[in-house]
Amino acid sequence: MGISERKKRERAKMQKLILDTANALFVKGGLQNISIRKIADKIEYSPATIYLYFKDKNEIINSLRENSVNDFIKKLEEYSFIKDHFGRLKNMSNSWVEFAISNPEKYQLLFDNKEKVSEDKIYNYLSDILLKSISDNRIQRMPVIEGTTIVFSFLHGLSQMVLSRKFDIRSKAELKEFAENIINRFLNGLRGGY
Amino acid sequence: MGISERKKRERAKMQKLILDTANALFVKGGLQNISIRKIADKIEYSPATIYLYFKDKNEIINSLRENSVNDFIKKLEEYSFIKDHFGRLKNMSNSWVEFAISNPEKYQLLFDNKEKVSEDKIYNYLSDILLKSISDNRIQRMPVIEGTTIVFSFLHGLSQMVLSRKFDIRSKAELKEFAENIINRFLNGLRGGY
DNA sequence: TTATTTTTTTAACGGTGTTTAGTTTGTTAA
DNA sequence: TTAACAAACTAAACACCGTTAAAAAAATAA
Repeated sequence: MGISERKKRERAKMQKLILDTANALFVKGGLQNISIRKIADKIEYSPATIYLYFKDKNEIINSLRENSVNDFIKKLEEYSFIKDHFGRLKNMSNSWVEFAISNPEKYQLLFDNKEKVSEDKIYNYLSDILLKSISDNRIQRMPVIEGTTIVFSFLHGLSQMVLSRKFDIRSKAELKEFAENIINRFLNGLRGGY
Repeated sequence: MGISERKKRERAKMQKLILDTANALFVKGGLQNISIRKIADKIEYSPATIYLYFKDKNEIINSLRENSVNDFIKKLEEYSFIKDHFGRLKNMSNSWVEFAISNPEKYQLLFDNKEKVSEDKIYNYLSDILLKSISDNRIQRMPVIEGTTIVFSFLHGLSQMVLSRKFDIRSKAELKEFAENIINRFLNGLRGGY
Protein backbone atom coordinates (compact mmCIF):
# COMPACT_ATOMS: atom_id res chain seq x y z
CA MET A 1 0.00 0.00 0.00
CA GLY A 2 2.53 2.66 -1.15
CA ILE A 3 -0.19 5.00 -2.22
CA SER A 4 0.01 7.36 0.70
CA GLU A 5 3.78 7.47 0.29
CA ARG A 6 3.37 8.39 -3.36
CA LYS A 7 0.88 11.07 -2.41
CA LYS A 8 3.32 12.50 0.07
CA ARG A 9 5.98 12.58 -2.60
CA GLU A 10 3.62 14.21 -5.04
CA ARG A 11 2.65 16.77 -2.47
CA ALA A 12 6.29 17.58 -1.77
CA LYS A 13 6.96 17.79 -5.48
CA MET A 14 4.13 20.23 -5.95
CA GLN A 15 5.37 22.37 -3.09
CA LYS A 16 8.81 22.40 -4.64
CA LEU A 17 7.36 23.33 -7.99
CA ILE A 18 5.53 26.26 -6.44
CA LEU A 19 8.61 27.43 -4.56
CA ASP A 20 10.85 27.11 -7.61
CA THR A 21 8.41 29.11 -9.66
CA ALA A 22 8.13 31.75 -6.95
CA ASN A 23 11.90 31.91 -6.82
CA ALA A 24 12.18 32.35 -10.57
CA LEU A 25 9.78 35.27 -10.37
CA PHE A 26 11.72 36.68 -7.44
CA VAL A 27 15.04 36.48 -9.21
CA LYS A 28 13.58 38.15 -12.25
CA GLY A 29 11.85 41.07 -10.58
CA GLY A 30 12.24 41.03 -6.82
CA LEU A 31 9.70 40.48 -4.10
CA GLN A 32 7.01 42.53 -5.75
CA ASN A 33 7.16 40.37 -8.84
CA ILE A 34 5.85 37.40 -6.91
CA SER A 35 2.12 36.94 -7.11
CA ILE A 36 -0.02 33.92 -6.45
CA ARG A 37 -1.73 34.37 -9.77
CA LYS A 38 1.53 34.51 -11.71
CA ILE A 39 2.77 31.36 -10.01
CA ALA A 40 -0.52 29.63 -10.81
CA ASP A 41 -0.26 30.71 -14.41
CA LYS A 42 3.27 29.40 -14.81
CA ILE A 43 2.58 26.00 -13.30
CA GLU A 44 -0.75 25.78 -15.13
CA TYR A 45 -2.95 25.40 -12.08
CA SER A 46 -5.66 27.65 -10.76
CA PRO A 47 -4.69 30.18 -8.06
CA ALA A 48 -6.84 28.37 -5.51
CA THR A 49 -4.73 25.24 -5.84
CA ILE A 50 -1.74 27.03 -4.36
CA TYR A 51 -3.66 27.45 -1.14
CA LEU A 52 -3.86 23.68 -0.81
CA TYR A 53 -0.09 23.55 -0.52
CA PHE A 54 0.68 26.77 1.31
CA LYS A 55 -1.34 28.60 3.92
CA ASP A 56 -0.86 31.94 2.19
CA LYS A 57 1.59 34.01 0.19
CA ASN A 58 3.54 34.82 3.31
CA GLU A 59 4.38 31.19 3.90
CA ILE A 60 5.83 30.99 0.40
CA ILE A 61 7.97 34.05 0.93
CA ASN A 62 9.15 32.84 4.32
CA SER A 63 10.23 29.64 2.67
CA LEU A 64 12.21 31.54 0.06
CA ARG A 65 13.79 33.60 2.79
CA GLU A 66 14.90 30.50 4.61
CA ASN A 67 16.69 29.36 1.49
CA SER A 68 18.35 32.73 1.20
CA VAL A 69 19.57 32.55 4.78
CA ASN A 70 21.12 29.17 4.07
CA ASP A 71 22.81 30.47 0.94
CA PHE A 72 24.07 33.45 2.86
CA ILE A 73 25.48 31.43 5.74
CA LYS A 74 27.10 29.08 3.26
CA LYS A 75 28.82 32.06 1.70
CA LEU A 76 29.97 33.26 5.11
CA GLU A 77 31.43 29.85 5.81
CA GLU A 78 33.46 29.95 2.61
CA TYR A 79 36.68 30.52 4.53
CA SER A 80 35.84 28.55 7.64
CA PHE A 81 38.91 26.37 7.07
CA ILE A 82 41.13 29.27 8.12
CA LYS A 83 42.47 28.58 11.58
CA ASP A 84 43.32 32.16 12.48
CA HIS A 85 40.10 33.52 13.91
CA PHE A 86 40.78 37.15 13.16
CA GLY A 87 41.70 36.28 9.59
CA ARG A 88 38.45 34.36 9.34
CA LEU A 89 36.56 37.35 10.64
CA LYS A 90 38.11 39.46 7.93
CA ASN A 91 37.30 36.98 5.18
CA MET A 92 33.80 36.50 6.46
CA SER A 93 33.22 40.23 6.46
CA ASN A 94 34.21 40.45 2.84
CA SER A 95 32.04 37.47 1.97
CA TRP A 96 29.12 39.21 3.67
CA VAL A 97 29.34 42.28 1.50
CA GLU A 98 30.14 40.28 -1.62
CA PHE A 99 26.95 38.31 -1.15
CA ALA A 100 25.00 41.54 -0.89
CA ILE A 101 26.61 42.87 -4.05
CA SER A 102 26.08 39.69 -6.04
CA ASN A 103 22.55 38.99 -4.81
CA PRO A 104 20.96 42.32 -3.99
CA GLU A 105 17.36 41.11 -3.94
CA LYS A 106 18.23 38.02 -1.95
CA TYR A 107 20.08 40.10 0.58
CA GLN A 108 17.15 42.44 1.00
CA LEU A 109 14.82 39.50 1.41
CA LEU A 110 16.98 38.26 4.28
CA PHE A 111 16.39 41.28 6.40
CA ASP A 112 12.89 42.36 5.55
CA ASN A 113 11.20 39.93 7.92
CA LYS A 114 9.51 40.72 11.18
CA GLU A 115 10.15 37.35 12.75
CA LYS A 116 13.87 38.00 13.30
CA VAL A 117 14.62 34.35 12.71
CA SER A 118 17.08 34.79 9.87
CA GLU A 119 19.06 37.42 11.72
CA ASP A 120 19.43 35.12 14.68
CA LYS A 121 21.30 32.48 12.71
CA ILE A 122 23.64 35.05 11.25
CA TYR A 123 24.06 36.78 14.59
CA ASN A 124 25.04 33.54 16.27
CA TYR A 125 27.52 32.65 13.56
CA LEU A 126 29.16 36.05 13.83
CA SER A 127 29.08 35.98 17.59
CA ASP A 128 30.99 32.73 17.60
CA ILE A 129 33.85 33.99 15.46
CA LEU A 130 34.07 37.19 17.42
CA LEU A 131 34.25 35.40 20.74
CA LYS A 132 37.15 33.33 19.49
CA SER A 133 38.93 36.37 18.12
CA ILE A 134 38.60 38.01 21.49
CA SER A 135 39.97 35.04 23.42
CA ASP A 136 42.88 34.94 20.95
CA ASN A 137 43.65 38.51 21.98
CA ARG A 138 43.45 39.50 18.35
CA ILE A 139 40.84 42.14 19.03
CA GLN A 140 40.11 44.33 22.01
CA ARG A 141 38.57 42.55 24.96
CA MET A 142 34.88 43.44 25.21
CA PRO A 143 31.51 41.91 26.02
CA VAL A 144 30.54 39.66 23.16
CA ILE A 145 27.04 41.09 22.81
CA GLU A 146 28.36 44.58 22.32
CA GLY A 147 31.05 43.40 19.95
CA THR A 148 28.71 41.34 17.85
CA THR A 149 26.27 44.21 17.65
CA ILE A 150 28.96 46.59 16.48
CA VAL A 151 30.23 44.27 13.77
CA PHE A 152 26.78 43.16 12.67
CA SER A 153 25.59 46.75 12.49
CA PHE A 154 28.60 47.81 10.50
CA LEU A 155 28.48 44.95 8.01
CA HIS A 156 24.75 45.20 7.48
CA GLY A 157 24.86 48.96 7.18
CA LEU A 158 27.76 48.82 4.74
CA SER A 159 25.92 46.27 2.62
CA GLN A 160 22.87 48.46 2.52
CA MET A 161 24.93 51.47 1.54
CA VAL A 162 26.72 49.59 -1.17
CA LEU A 163 23.42 48.30 -2.49
CA SER A 164 21.77 51.69 -2.60
CA ARG A 165 24.18 52.74 -5.36
CA LYS A 166 25.41 55.53 -3.17
CA PHE A 167 28.84 55.35 -4.67
CA ASP A 168 28.21 56.59 -8.20
CA ILE A 169 28.69 54.34 -11.19
CA ARG A 170 31.03 51.68 -10.00
CA SER A 171 31.44 48.19 -11.34
CA LYS A 172 30.82 45.32 -8.99
CA ALA A 173 34.54 44.64 -8.83
CA GLU A 174 35.28 48.21 -7.87
CA LEU A 175 32.54 48.10 -5.28
CA LYS A 176 34.06 45.00 -3.71
CA GLU A 177 37.48 46.63 -3.63
CA PHE A 178 36.06 49.72 -2.03
CA ALA A 179 34.21 47.65 0.55
CA GLU A 180 37.33 45.65 1.33
CA ASN A 181 39.22 48.83 2.06
CA ILE A 182 36.47 50.04 4.38
CA ILE A 183 36.28 46.69 6.12
CA ASN A 184 40.02 46.62 6.73
CA ARG A 185 39.94 50.03 8.32
CA PHE A 186 37.01 49.06 10.47
CA LEU A 187 38.57 45.83 11.66
CA ASN A 188 41.83 47.55 12.48
CA GLY A 189 39.78 49.83 14.70
CA LEU A 190 38.40 46.74 16.38
CA ARG A 191 41.90 45.62 17.25
CA GLY A 192 42.96 48.92 18.78
CA GLY A 193 40.02 50.66 20.27
CA TYR A 194 36.66 50.01 21.85
CA MET B 1 -6.73 89.83 -11.85
CA GLY B 2 -5.75 87.72 -8.81
CA ILE B 3 -7.66 84.75 -10.08
CA SER B 4 -4.70 82.70 -11.24
CA GLU B 5 -2.97 83.46 -7.94
CA ARG B 6 -5.98 82.21 -6.05
CA LYS B 7 -6.02 79.08 -8.20
CA LYS B 8 -2.40 78.46 -7.44
CA ARG B 9 -3.14 78.80 -3.75
CA GLU B 10 -6.09 76.45 -4.05
CA ARG B 11 -3.97 73.95 -5.92
CA ALA B 12 -1.27 74.11 -3.27
CA LYS B 13 -3.89 73.74 -0.57
CA MET B 14 -5.30 70.65 -2.25
CA GLN B 15 -1.84 69.13 -2.57
CA LYS B 16 -1.22 69.79 1.10
CA LEU B 17 -4.55 68.22 1.98
CA ILE B 18 -3.64 65.11 0.02
CA LEU B 19 -0.20 64.89 1.57
CA ASP B 20 -1.52 65.45 5.09
CA THR B 21 -4.08 62.72 4.58
CA ALA B 22 -1.47 60.38 3.18
CA ASN B 23 0.73 61.13 6.16
CA ALA B 24 -2.07 60.42 8.60
CA LEU B 25 -2.58 57.04 6.97
CA PHE B 26 1.17 56.42 7.05
CA VAL B 27 1.46 57.25 10.73
CA LYS B 28 -1.45 54.99 11.54
CA GLY B 29 -0.38 51.94 9.59
CA GLY B 30 2.88 52.42 7.73
CA LEU B 31 3.59 52.61 4.03
CA GLN B 32 1.20 49.85 3.11
CA ASN B 33 -1.68 51.65 4.71
CA ILE B 34 -1.47 54.41 2.13
CA SER B 35 -3.78 53.94 -0.82
CA ILE B 36 -5.05 56.40 -3.37
CA ARG B 37 -8.58 55.25 -2.76
CA LYS B 38 -8.33 55.69 1.00
CA ILE B 39 -6.96 59.19 0.56
CA ALA B 40 -9.74 60.00 -1.88
CA ASP B 41 -12.30 58.67 0.56
CA LYS B 42 -11.00 60.73 3.46
CA ILE B 43 -10.87 64.00 1.55
CA GLU B 44 -14.21 63.25 -0.11
CA TYR B 45 -13.03 63.39 -3.69
CA SER B 46 -12.92 60.71 -6.33
CA PRO B 47 -9.67 58.75 -6.77
CA ALA B 48 -9.16 60.23 -10.21
CA THR B 49 -8.96 63.72 -8.77
CA ILE B 50 -5.76 62.85 -6.95
CA TYR B 51 -4.08 62.29 -10.27
CA LEU B 52 -4.72 65.92 -11.17
CA TYR B 53 -2.47 66.96 -8.31
CA PHE B 54 0.12 64.20 -8.29
CA LYS B 55 1.56 62.21 -11.15
CA ASP B 56 1.12 58.94 -9.30
CA LYS B 57 1.24 57.34 -5.88
CA ASN B 58 5.01 57.32 -5.99
CA GLU B 59 5.17 61.08 -6.17
CA ILE B 60 3.08 61.28 -3.03
CA ILE B 61 5.33 58.89 -1.17
CA ASN B 62 8.45 60.67 -2.34
CA SER B 63 7.02 63.84 -0.98
CA LEU B 64 6.38 62.23 2.39
CA ARG B 65 9.91 60.91 2.36
CA GLU B 66 11.30 64.37 1.80
CA ASN B 67 9.50 65.55 4.90
CA SER B 68 10.92 62.65 6.85
CA VAL B 69 14.43 63.52 5.74
CA ASN B 70 13.93 67.05 6.97
CA ASP B 71 12.63 65.84 10.31
CA PHE B 72 15.54 63.48 10.59
CA ILE B 73 18.16 66.09 9.81
CA LYS B 74 16.52 68.46 12.26
CA LYS B 75 16.87 65.79 14.92
CA LEU B 76 20.54 65.30 14.02
CA GLU B 77 21.13 69.03 14.38
CA GLU B 78 19.67 69.01 17.86
CA TYR B 79 23.09 69.45 19.43
CA SER B 80 24.69 71.53 16.71
CA PHE B 81 25.39 74.26 19.25
CA ILE B 82 28.11 72.11 20.78
CA LYS B 83 31.47 73.51 19.80
CA ASP B 84 33.49 70.35 20.39
CA HIS B 85 33.23 68.46 17.13
CA PHE B 86 33.80 65.03 18.57
CA GLY B 87 31.22 65.68 21.26
CA ARG B 88 28.83 66.73 18.54
CA LEU B 89 29.52 63.56 16.62
CA LYS B 90 28.66 61.56 19.71
CA ASN B 91 25.44 63.43 20.33
CA MET B 92 24.46 63.24 16.71
CA SER B 93 24.99 59.50 16.71
CA ASN B 94 22.66 59.09 19.64
CA SER B 95 20.10 61.36 18.02
CA TRP B 96 20.27 59.20 14.92
CA VAL B 97 19.34 56.03 16.72
CA GLU B 98 16.82 57.78 18.93
CA PHE B 99 15.01 59.00 15.85
CA ALA B 100 14.88 55.45 14.53
CA ILE B 101 13.52 54.16 17.82
CA SER B 102 10.91 56.89 18.18
CA ASN B 103 9.82 56.90 14.53
CA PRO B 104 10.35 53.41 13.17
CA GLU B 105 8.13 53.75 10.11
CA LYS B 106 9.52 57.17 9.27
CA TYR B 107 13.04 55.88 9.56
CA GLN B 108 12.30 52.99 7.25
CA LEU B 109 10.68 55.32 4.77
CA LEU B 110 13.90 57.35 4.67
CA PHE B 111 15.96 54.53 3.34
CA ASP B 112 13.60 52.59 1.18
CA ASN B 113 14.06 54.80 -1.87
CA LYS B 114 15.95 54.02 -5.01
CA GLU B 115 16.81 57.61 -5.83
CA LYS B 116 19.45 57.93 -3.10
CA VAL B 117 18.53 61.57 -2.63
CA SER B 118 17.67 61.37 1.06
CA GLU B 119 20.86 59.54 1.92
CA ASP B 120 22.92 62.20 0.22
CA LYS B 121 21.74 64.96 2.54
CA ILE B 122 22.46 62.85 5.59
CA TYR B 123 25.76 61.68 4.21
CA ASN B 124 26.89 65.24 3.63
CA TYR B 125 25.86 66.35 7.08
CA LEU B 126 27.75 63.49 8.66
CA SER B 127 30.73 63.98 6.41
CA ASP B 128 31.03 67.56 7.54
CA ILE B 129 31.14 66.75 11.25
CA LEU B 130 33.58 63.96 10.68
CA LEU B 131 35.95 66.12 8.67
CA LYS B 132 36.04 68.63 11.48
CA SER B 133 36.60 65.93 14.09
CA ILE B 134 39.53 64.68 12.07
CA SER B 135 41.15 68.07 11.70
CA ASP B 136 40.73 68.55 15.44
CA ASN B 137 42.79 65.40 15.91
CA ARG B 138 39.98 63.99 17.99
CA ILE B 139 39.72 60.92 15.82
CA GLN B 140 42.20 58.97 13.78
CA ARG B 141 43.36 60.69 10.61
CA MET B 142 41.75 59.02 7.57
CA PRO B 143 40.20 59.83 4.20
CA VAL B 144 36.84 61.45 4.81
CA ILE B 145 34.98 59.22 2.37
CA GLU B 146 36.12 56.08 4.12
CA GLY B 147 35.40 57.57 7.52
CA THR B 148 31.97 58.76 6.60
CA THR B 149 31.12 55.40 5.10
CA ILE B 150 32.19 53.58 8.24
CA VAL B 151 30.18 55.78 10.56
CA PHE B 152 27.15 55.93 8.27
CA SER B 153 27.18 52.17 7.87
CA PHE B 154 27.47 51.61 11.57
CA LEU B 155 24.73 54.03 12.57
CA HIS B 156 22.34 52.86 9.90
CA GLY B 157 23.03 49.22 10.63
CA LEU B 158 22.61 49.74 14.34
CA SER B 159 19.31 51.51 13.79
CA GLN B 160 18.07 48.67 11.65
CA MET B 161 19.09 46.13 14.26
CA VAL B 162 17.46 48.04 17.04
CA LEU B 163 14.28 48.36 15.00
CA SER B 164 14.09 44.68 14.14
CA ARG B 165 13.43 43.92 17.81
CA LYS B 166 16.52 41.75 17.89
CA PHE B 167 17.13 42.57 21.50
CA ASP B 168 14.25 40.81 23.19
CA ILE B 169 11.60 42.72 25.07
CA ARG B 170 13.19 46.00 25.91
CA SER B 171 11.51 49.30 26.59
CA LYS B 172 12.42 52.20 24.38
CA ALA B 173 14.41 53.74 27.20
CA GLU B 174 16.41 50.56 27.67
CA LEU B 175 16.98 50.35 23.94
CA LYS B 176 18.37 53.87 23.89
CA GLU B 177 20.67 53.11 26.78
CA PHE B 178 21.92 49.98 25.08
CA ALA B 179 22.50 51.87 21.85
CA GLU B 180 24.36 54.61 23.66
CA ASN B 181 26.70 52.05 25.15
CA ILE B 182 27.36 50.54 21.73
CA ILE B 183 27.88 53.94 20.17
CA ASN B 184 30.41 54.94 22.82
CA ARG B 185 32.42 51.81 22.23
CA PHE B 186 32.33 52.32 18.51
CA LEU B 187 33.40 55.96 18.70
CA ASN B 188 36.24 55.14 21.05
CA GLY B 189 37.44 52.74 18.40
CA LEU B 190 37.32 55.59 15.93
CA ARG B 191 39.66 57.58 18.14
CA GLY B 192 42.21 54.85 18.50
CA GLY B 193 42.23 52.63 15.50
CA TYR B 194 41.54 52.63 11.78
C1' DT C 1 -19.72 -0.34 -10.97
C1' DT C 2 -20.83 2.43 -7.13
C1' DA C 3 -19.64 5.09 -3.13
C1' DT C 4 -16.33 7.82 -0.94
C1' DT C 5 -12.53 10.61 -0.48
C1' DT C 6 -9.10 13.67 -2.42
C1' DT C 7 -7.81 17.15 -5.63
C1' DT C 8 -8.79 20.90 -8.48
C1' DT C 9 -11.32 24.66 -10.34
C1' DT C 10 -14.98 28.25 -10.94
C1' DA C 11 -16.50 32.21 -9.45
C1' DA C 12 -16.82 35.50 -6.41
C1' DC C 13 -15.43 39.20 -2.63
C1' DG C 14 -13.03 43.04 -1.62
C1' DG C 15 -9.07 45.32 -2.39
C1' DT C 16 -5.24 47.91 -5.34
C1' DG C 17 -3.20 51.84 -9.04
C1' DT C 18 -4.36 54.15 -13.07
C1' DT C 19 -6.72 56.01 -17.40
C1' DT C 20 -10.34 57.60 -20.52
C1' DA C 21 -14.29 59.76 -21.65
C1' DG C 22 -17.82 62.45 -20.14
C1' DT C 23 -20.04 65.79 -16.86
C1' DT C 24 -20.21 69.65 -14.00
C1' DT C 25 -18.46 73.98 -12.56
C1' DG C 26 -16.09 78.32 -13.10
C1' DT C 27 -14.30 82.00 -16.10
C1' DT C 28 -14.18 84.93 -19.96
C1' DA C 29 -15.92 87.49 -23.83
C1' DA C 30 -19.86 89.14 -26.60
C1' DT D 1 -27.33 87.87 -19.61
C1' DT D 2 -25.92 84.51 -22.48
C1' DA D 3 -22.87 81.75 -25.29
C1' DA D 4 -18.28 79.80 -25.56
C1' DC D 5 -14.55 78.03 -23.51
C1' DA D 6 -11.51 76.18 -20.03
C1' DA D 7 -10.80 74.03 -15.71
C1' DA D 8 -12.08 70.79 -12.23
C1' DC D 9 -14.07 66.71 -11.19
C1' DT D 10 -16.14 62.04 -11.53
C1' DA D 11 -18.11 57.47 -13.29
C1' DA D 12 -16.74 53.64 -15.07
C1' DA D 13 -13.72 50.76 -16.67
C1' DC D 14 -9.07 48.11 -17.13
C1' DA D 15 -5.92 45.19 -15.26
C1' DC D 16 -4.15 43.64 -11.52
C1' DC D 17 -3.91 41.60 -6.45
C1' DG D 18 -4.79 37.81 -2.18
C1' DT D 19 -8.09 34.82 -0.52
C1' DT D 20 -12.22 31.77 0.13
C1' DA D 21 -16.60 28.91 -0.46
C1' DA D 22 -18.86 25.91 -3.16
C1' DA D 23 -19.17 23.07 -7.10
C1' DA D 24 -16.89 19.86 -10.22
C1' DA D 25 -13.54 16.48 -11.51
C1' DA D 26 -10.42 12.85 -10.55
C1' DA D 27 -8.58 9.18 -7.85
C1' DT D 28 -9.31 5.54 -4.64
C1' DA D 29 -11.94 2.00 -1.98
C1' DA D 30 -15.67 -1.12 -1.58
